Amino acid sequence: MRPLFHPAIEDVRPEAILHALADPNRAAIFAKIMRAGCVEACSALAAVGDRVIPKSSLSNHFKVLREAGLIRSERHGVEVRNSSRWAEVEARFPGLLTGIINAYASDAGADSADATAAGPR
Amino acid sequence: MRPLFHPAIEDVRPEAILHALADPNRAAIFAKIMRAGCVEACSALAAVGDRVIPKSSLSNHFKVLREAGLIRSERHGVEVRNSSRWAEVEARFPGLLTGIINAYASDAGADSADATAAGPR
DNA sequence: TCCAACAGTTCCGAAGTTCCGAACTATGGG
DNA sequence: CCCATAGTTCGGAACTTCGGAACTGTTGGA
Repeated sequence: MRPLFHPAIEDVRPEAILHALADPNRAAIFAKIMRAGCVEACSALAAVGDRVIPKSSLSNHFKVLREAGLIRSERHGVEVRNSSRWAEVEARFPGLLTGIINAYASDAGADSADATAAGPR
Repeated sequence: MRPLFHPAIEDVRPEAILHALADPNRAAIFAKIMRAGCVEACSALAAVGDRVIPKSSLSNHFKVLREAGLIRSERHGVEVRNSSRWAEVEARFPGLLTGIINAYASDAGADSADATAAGPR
Protein backbone atom coordinates (compact mmCIF):
# COMPACT_ATOMS: atom_id res chain seq x y z
CA MET A 1 0.00 0.00 0.00
CA ARG A 2 1.43 3.24 -1.14
CA PRO A 3 1.53 6.15 1.28
CA LEU A 4 -1.45 8.28 0.06
CA PHE A 5 -0.29 11.14 -2.13
CA HIS A 6 -1.77 14.61 -1.67
CA PRO A 7 -1.00 17.48 -4.04
CA ALA A 8 0.25 20.73 -2.58
CA ILE A 9 -2.50 23.34 -2.75
CA GLU A 10 -0.65 25.32 -5.41
CA ASP A 11 -0.52 22.22 -7.63
CA VAL A 12 -4.28 21.79 -7.52
CA ARG A 13 -5.83 22.32 -10.95
CA PRO A 14 -9.36 23.52 -11.57
CA GLU A 15 -9.97 20.83 -14.21
CA ALA A 16 -9.15 18.13 -11.68
CA ILE A 17 -11.64 19.59 -9.21
CA LEU A 18 -14.36 19.87 -11.84
CA HIS A 19 -13.67 16.37 -13.06
CA ALA A 20 -13.82 14.99 -9.52
CA LEU A 21 -17.07 16.75 -8.70
CA ALA A 22 -18.68 16.09 -12.09
CA ASP A 23 -19.65 12.68 -10.73
CA PRO A 24 -22.72 13.02 -8.52
CA ASN A 25 -21.55 10.18 -6.27
CA ARG A 26 -18.27 11.90 -5.61
CA ALA A 27 -19.97 15.24 -5.15
CA ALA A 28 -22.29 13.67 -2.58
CA ILE A 29 -19.36 12.04 -0.79
CA PHE A 30 -17.48 15.31 -0.73
CA ALA A 31 -20.52 17.23 0.52
CA LYS A 32 -20.98 14.66 3.25
CA ILE A 33 -17.37 14.87 4.40
CA MET A 34 -17.68 18.63 4.54
CA ARG A 35 -20.85 18.60 6.53
CA ALA A 36 -19.83 15.75 8.80
CA GLY A 37 -17.57 17.85 10.95
CA CYS A 38 -14.68 17.21 8.61
CA VAL A 39 -13.66 13.60 9.37
CA GLU A 40 -15.24 10.41 8.09
CA ALA A 41 -14.06 6.87 7.50
CA CYS A 42 -14.50 5.60 3.96
CA SER A 43 -16.95 2.92 4.94
CA ALA A 44 -19.23 5.43 6.62
CA LEU A 45 -20.02 6.72 3.16
CA ALA A 46 -20.66 3.47 1.37
CA ALA A 47 -24.27 4.35 0.59
CA VAL A 48 -25.18 7.48 -1.29
CA GLY A 49 -28.90 7.96 -1.28
CA ASP A 50 -30.40 4.54 -1.91
CA ARG A 51 -27.57 3.18 -3.97
CA VAL A 52 -24.81 0.97 -2.57
CA ILE A 53 -21.40 1.67 -4.05
CA PRO A 54 -18.99 -1.28 -4.22
CA LYS A 55 -15.83 -0.98 -2.15
CA SER A 56 -13.54 -0.93 -5.14
CA SER A 57 -15.44 1.93 -6.73
CA LEU A 58 -15.50 3.80 -3.45
CA SER A 59 -11.78 3.38 -3.05
CA ASN A 60 -11.34 4.83 -6.49
CA HIS A 61 -13.67 7.76 -5.78
CA PHE A 62 -11.63 8.66 -2.70
CA LYS A 63 -8.48 8.46 -4.74
CA VAL A 64 -9.88 10.86 -7.33
CA LEU A 65 -11.04 13.31 -4.65
CA ARG A 66 -7.69 13.07 -2.88
CA GLU A 67 -5.63 13.59 -6.01
CA ALA A 68 -7.81 16.50 -7.06
CA GLY A 69 -6.82 18.14 -3.76
CA LEU A 70 -10.34 18.12 -2.34
CA ILE A 71 -9.81 15.85 0.64
CA ARG A 72 -7.02 14.73 2.91
CA SER A 73 -6.86 11.06 3.89
CA GLU A 74 -4.88 9.62 6.76
CA ARG A 75 -4.55 6.06 7.90
CA HIS A 76 -5.52 5.56 11.53
CA GLY A 77 -4.92 1.96 12.31
CA VAL A 78 -7.23 -0.10 10.22
CA GLU A 79 -9.27 2.73 8.81
CA VAL A 80 -8.74 5.86 6.75
CA ARG A 81 -10.03 9.21 7.98
CA ASN A 82 -10.98 11.76 5.40
CA SER A 83 -11.20 15.47 5.97
CA SER A 84 -12.09 18.14 3.48
CA ARG A 85 -9.52 20.68 2.31
CA TRP A 86 -12.31 23.21 1.81
CA ALA A 87 -10.50 26.14 3.41
CA GLU A 88 -7.35 25.67 1.36
CA VAL A 89 -9.22 25.17 -1.90
CA GLU A 90 -11.55 28.08 -1.19
CA ALA A 91 -8.54 30.31 -0.56
CA ARG A 92 -6.98 29.28 -3.86
CA PHE A 93 -10.17 29.36 -5.97
CA PRO A 94 -12.65 31.61 -4.17
CA GLY A 95 -16.27 30.76 -4.77
CA LEU A 96 -15.57 27.61 -6.75
CA LEU A 97 -16.60 24.98 -4.23
CA THR A 98 -19.43 27.11 -2.88
CA GLY A 99 -20.87 27.47 -6.35
CA ILE A 100 -20.60 23.77 -7.10
CA ILE A 101 -22.01 22.54 -3.83
CA ASN A 102 -24.87 25.02 -3.99
CA ALA A 103 -25.62 23.97 -7.55
CA TYR A 104 -25.97 20.34 -6.49
CA ALA A 105 -27.97 21.34 -3.45
CA SER A 106 -30.41 23.45 -5.43
CA ASP A 107 -30.74 20.64 -7.91
CA ALA A 108 -31.36 18.08 -5.19
CA GLY A 109 -34.99 19.12 -4.75
CA ALA A 110 -35.61 17.56 -8.15
CA ASP A 111 -33.75 14.30 -7.38
CA SER A 112 -30.52 12.43 -6.51
CA ALA A 113 -27.75 13.50 -4.15
CA ASP A 114 -28.52 14.34 -0.55
CA ALA A 115 -26.28 17.36 -0.81
CA THR A 116 -28.91 19.52 0.82
CA ALA A 117 -27.95 22.75 2.56
CA ALA A 118 -24.39 23.49 1.64
CA GLY A 119 -23.08 24.77 4.94
CA PRO A 120 -19.33 25.20 4.59
CA ARG A 121 -17.62 22.43 6.58
CA MET B 1 -28.21 17.42 -40.11
CA ARG B 2 -30.33 17.35 -37.04
CA PRO B 3 -31.81 20.61 -35.76
CA LEU B 4 -29.48 21.40 -32.79
CA PHE B 5 -31.05 20.40 -29.49
CA HIS B 6 -30.90 22.75 -26.50
CA PRO B 7 -32.10 21.72 -23.05
CA ALA B 8 -34.59 23.94 -21.25
CA ILE B 9 -32.85 25.78 -18.44
CA GLU B 10 -34.70 23.77 -15.80
CA ASP B 11 -33.40 20.54 -17.32
CA VAL B 12 -29.80 21.64 -17.00
CA ARG B 13 -27.87 19.47 -14.53
CA PRO B 14 -24.87 20.58 -12.51
CA GLU B 15 -22.95 17.41 -13.36
CA ALA B 16 -23.31 18.13 -17.07
CA ILE B 17 -21.93 21.63 -16.60
CA LEU B 18 -19.01 20.41 -14.51
CA HIS B 19 -18.30 17.66 -16.99
CA ALA B 20 -18.40 20.10 -19.89
CA LEU B 21 -16.09 22.59 -18.21
CA ALA B 22 -13.74 19.97 -16.76
CA ASP B 23 -12.01 19.94 -20.13
CA PRO B 24 -9.67 22.93 -20.38
CA ASN B 25 -10.26 23.22 -24.14
CA ARG B 26 -13.98 23.49 -23.63
CA ALA B 27 -13.56 25.87 -20.72
CA ALA B 28 -11.37 28.08 -22.90
CA ILE B 29 -13.91 27.97 -25.73
CA PHE B 30 -16.71 28.84 -23.35
CA ALA B 31 -14.73 31.69 -21.78
CA LYS B 32 -13.98 33.03 -25.23
CA ILE B 33 -17.62 32.94 -26.31
CA MET B 34 -18.58 34.78 -23.16
CA ARG B 35 -15.96 37.45 -23.58
CA ALA B 36 -16.41 37.80 -27.34
CA GLY B 37 -19.58 39.83 -27.14
CA CYS B 38 -21.58 36.65 -26.97
CA VAL B 39 -21.54 35.41 -30.58
CA GLU B 40 -18.81 33.48 -32.35
CA ALA B 41 -18.65 31.08 -35.26
CA CYS B 42 -17.17 27.68 -34.48
CA SER B 43 -14.24 28.15 -36.79
CA ALA B 44 -13.23 31.37 -35.04
CA LEU B 45 -12.30 29.23 -32.09
CA ALA B 46 -10.35 26.51 -33.81
CA ALA B 47 -7.13 27.33 -32.04
CA VAL B 48 -6.94 27.40 -28.27
CA GLY B 49 -3.62 28.80 -27.17
CA ASP B 50 -1.04 27.23 -29.47
CA ARG B 51 -2.85 24.00 -30.14
CA VAL B 52 -4.99 23.35 -33.22
CA ILE B 53 -8.10 21.35 -32.51
CA PRO B 54 -9.41 19.15 -35.35
CA LYS B 55 -12.83 20.07 -36.70
CA SER B 56 -14.44 16.85 -35.59
CA SER B 57 -13.27 17.33 -32.02
CA LEU B 58 -14.37 20.95 -32.08
CA SER B 59 -17.78 19.96 -33.34
CA ASN B 60 -18.03 17.52 -30.50
CA HIS B 61 -16.91 20.11 -27.91
CA PHE B 62 -19.64 22.46 -29.08
CA LYS B 63 -22.15 19.67 -28.85
CA VAL B 64 -21.13 18.94 -25.26
CA LEU B 65 -21.34 22.61 -24.30
CA ARG B 66 -24.70 22.97 -26.04
CA GLU B 67 -26.20 19.88 -24.43
CA ALA B 68 -24.92 20.92 -21.02
CA GLY B 69 -26.98 24.10 -21.48
CA LEU B 70 -23.98 26.42 -21.53
CA ILE B 71 -24.28 27.79 -25.05
CA ARG B 72 -26.92 28.35 -27.68
CA SER B 73 -26.05 27.56 -31.31
CA GLU B 74 -27.96 28.76 -34.35
CA ARG B 75 -27.31 28.11 -37.99
CA HIS B 76 -26.91 31.25 -40.03
CA GLY B 77 -26.45 30.18 -43.58
CA VAL B 78 -23.25 28.27 -43.82
CA GLU B 79 -22.00 28.92 -40.33
CA VAL B 80 -23.13 28.35 -36.77
CA ARG B 81 -23.23 31.23 -34.31
CA ASN B 82 -22.72 30.43 -30.67
CA SER B 83 -23.82 32.58 -27.78
CA SER B 84 -23.42 31.88 -24.11
CA ARG B 85 -26.40 31.15 -21.88
CA TRP B 86 -24.54 32.70 -18.94
CA ALA B 87 -27.47 34.72 -17.61
CA GLU B 88 -29.86 31.78 -17.58
CA VAL B 89 -27.36 29.42 -16.01
CA GLU B 90 -26.26 32.01 -13.48
CA ALA B 91 -29.89 32.53 -12.48
CA ARG B 92 -30.38 28.81 -12.00
CA PHE B 93 -27.06 28.09 -10.24
CA PRO B 94 -25.84 31.37 -8.77
CA GLY B 95 -22.08 31.65 -8.49
CA LEU B 96 -21.35 28.41 -10.30
CA LEU B 97 -20.02 29.76 -13.59
CA THR B 98 -18.36 32.70 -11.92
CA GLY B 99 -16.48 30.40 -9.60
CA ILE B 100 -15.39 28.10 -12.41
CA ILE B 101 -14.29 30.81 -14.82
CA ASN B 102 -12.42 32.65 -12.07
CA ALA B 103 -10.71 29.43 -11.06
CA TYR B 104 -9.42 28.87 -14.58
CA ALA B 105 -8.48 32.52 -14.90
CA SER B 106 -6.53 32.57 -11.66
CA ASP B 107 -4.83 29.36 -12.70
CA ALA B 108 -3.94 30.80 -16.13
CA GLY B 109 -1.01 32.73 -14.74
CA ALA B 110 0.70 29.37 -14.33
CA ASP B 111 -0.21 28.07 -17.81
CA SER B 112 -2.89 26.85 -20.27
CA ALA B 113 -6.20 28.55 -21.09
CA ASP B 114 -6.20 32.16 -22.18
CA ALA B 115 -9.13 32.79 -19.92
CA THR B 116 -7.34 35.74 -18.40
CA ALA B 117 -9.57 38.03 -16.41
CA ALA B 118 -12.39 40.05 -17.94
CA GLY B 119 -11.47 41.03 -21.45
CA PRO B 120 -13.61 43.61 -23.29
CA ARG B 121 -17.01 41.97 -22.98
C1' DT C 1 -27.56 25.41 -63.86
C1' DC C 2 -23.56 23.22 -62.40
C1' DC C 3 -19.51 23.22 -59.71
C1' DA C 4 -16.07 24.36 -56.26
C1' DA C 5 -15.20 26.12 -51.78
C1' DC C 6 -16.48 26.38 -47.28
C1' DA C 7 -18.53 25.36 -42.49
C1' DG C 8 -19.87 21.79 -39.76
C1' DT C 9 -21.40 16.98 -38.86
C1' DT C 10 -21.21 12.08 -38.91
C1' DC C 11 -18.87 7.72 -38.96
C1' DC C 12 -15.80 4.56 -37.16
C1' DG C 13 -11.49 2.54 -35.27
C1' DA C 14 -7.84 3.20 -31.88
C1' DA C 15 -6.71 4.64 -27.37
C1' DG C 16 -8.03 5.72 -22.89
C1' DT C 17 -11.20 5.71 -18.77
C1' DT C 18 -14.55 3.88 -15.60
C1' DC C 19 -16.93 0.37 -13.18
C1' DC C 20 -17.06 -3.47 -10.18
C1' DG C 21 -16.19 -8.47 -8.61
C1' DA C 22 -12.52 -11.21 -6.90
C1' DA C 23 -8.23 -11.63 -4.84
C1' DC C 24 -5.10 -9.27 -2.07
C1' DT C 25 -2.72 -6.44 1.87
C1' DA C 26 -2.50 -4.04 6.32
C1' DT C 27 -3.95 -3.62 11.21
C1' DG C 28 -5.80 -4.92 15.56
C1' DG C 29 -8.11 -8.19 18.82
C1' DG C 30 -8.51 -12.55 21.06
C1' DC D 1 -1.31 -17.30 15.26
C1' DC D 2 -5.62 -16.71 13.24
C1' DC D 3 -9.54 -14.21 12.24
C1' DA D 4 -12.26 -10.09 11.22
C1' DT D 5 -12.24 -5.60 9.49
C1' DA D 6 -11.05 -1.74 6.30
C1' DG D 7 -9.21 -0.61 2.17
C1' DT D 8 -6.37 -1.47 -2.15
C1' DT D 9 -5.12 -3.69 -6.38
C1' DC D 10 -6.03 -6.46 -10.47
C1' DG D 11 -8.26 -7.32 -14.68
C1' DG D 12 -11.88 -7.58 -18.00
C1' DA D 13 -16.18 -5.72 -19.88
C1' DA D 14 -18.54 -1.49 -21.01
C1' DC D 15 -18.27 3.08 -22.01
C1' DT D 16 -16.04 7.60 -23.59
C1' DT D 17 -12.96 10.41 -26.12
C1' DC D 18 -10.08 11.61 -30.03
C1' DG D 19 -9.29 12.54 -34.73
C1' DG D 20 -9.01 11.35 -39.86
C1' DA D 21 -11.91 10.58 -43.82
C1' DA D 22 -16.10 10.95 -45.89
C1' DC D 23 -20.36 13.31 -45.84
C1' DT D 24 -24.20 17.22 -45.93
C1' DG D 25 -25.86 21.78 -46.67
C1' DT D 26 -25.02 26.59 -48.21
C1' DT D 27 -23.15 30.09 -51.00
C1' DG D 28 -20.82 32.37 -54.74
C1' DG D 29 -19.00 32.21 -59.38
C1' DA D 30 -18.74 30.76 -64.31
